[in-house]
Amino acid sequence: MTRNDEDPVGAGALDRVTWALRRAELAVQTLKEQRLRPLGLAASHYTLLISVHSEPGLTGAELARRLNVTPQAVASLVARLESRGQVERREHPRHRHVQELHLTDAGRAMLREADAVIAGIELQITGALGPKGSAQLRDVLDQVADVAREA
Amino acid sequence: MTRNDEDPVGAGALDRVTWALRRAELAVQTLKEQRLRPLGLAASHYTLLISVHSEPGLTGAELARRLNVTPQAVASLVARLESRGQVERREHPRHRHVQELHLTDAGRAMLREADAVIAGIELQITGALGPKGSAQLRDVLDQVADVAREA
DNA sequence: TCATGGCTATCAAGCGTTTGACAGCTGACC
DNA sequence: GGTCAGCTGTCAAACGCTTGATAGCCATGA
Repeated sequence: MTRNDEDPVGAGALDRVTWALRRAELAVQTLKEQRLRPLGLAASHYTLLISVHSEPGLTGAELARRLNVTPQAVASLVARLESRGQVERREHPRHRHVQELHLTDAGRAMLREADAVIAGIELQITGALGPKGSAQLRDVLDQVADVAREA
Repeated sequence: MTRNDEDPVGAGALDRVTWALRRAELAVQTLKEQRLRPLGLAASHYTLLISVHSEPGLTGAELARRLNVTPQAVASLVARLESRGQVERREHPRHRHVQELHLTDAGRAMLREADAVIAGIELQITGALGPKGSAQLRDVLDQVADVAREA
């Protein structure tokens, strides 16, 4: 009674790839949030820290594009992390009122801890999938992202 | 300069499976939102409609657990869809102040349209991956979700 | 030289969600 | 029969993000 074969609506909707994708991402994100909480860090904070770490000197607007959020959202996160002394805003050499983002020593230390947590989660997943399966999954996911983006 | 091989923090962080998962899910979700907008429907609305369709008589609290959100969020969505006449709240036979959720005819019609859109997106992805690759991806994603959930 | 376009950051308002707390009802255990 | 745990739904407040609009600065071209 939970399935109506005469009605094409939702036929196999729960078996769709996009549905499985949503469930997996949600579960992983929830796990990250749980494990990061003891450090006093939200997943979005970690994302910002590692983004700034991998591309120092990023501006707020550019970072917003990387993370697919609005500049205001980034500004809000930066303000919080700055008040904790984990991120600092420096003046851009050319554009005066543009601010480059950099990690402080405290920020790097925090990132080190947080990244260990995330790496642990990654290890759990890759451990279950095997190195070959993991690499394959990564490639397929990138393919999915490309298809969705240019569709 | 964007990569510091001496510092283990974030080594290959951008190549992680969980990162690729996030990117893919974000791209797909964004695409859904774009394609659903012309119908005047948000992705969360569609999710609620198809959930109620596949399991009629669901209560708000139970639906909240299915979707990994709070009961208030569900109540908010239901209130909106109810005001549009797409969902109705019936009294539970046993528990009087518990409400079962059901789709109206208008709701089913809307779902039919929306589901065609989603099915189209699914087809684009499975088309790029092939039937075998799609099924395989689905299985691996479910495996990832399981690992993350019971970790 | 000056004007225009494009980028930056920021303010204000609105929406949706979560968190915390509450009251009502049912079912099971004592 | 009475009590307590567990569920339901709802209210109030706080948080985070988006949308819309504004101001400042640099670069290109007339």
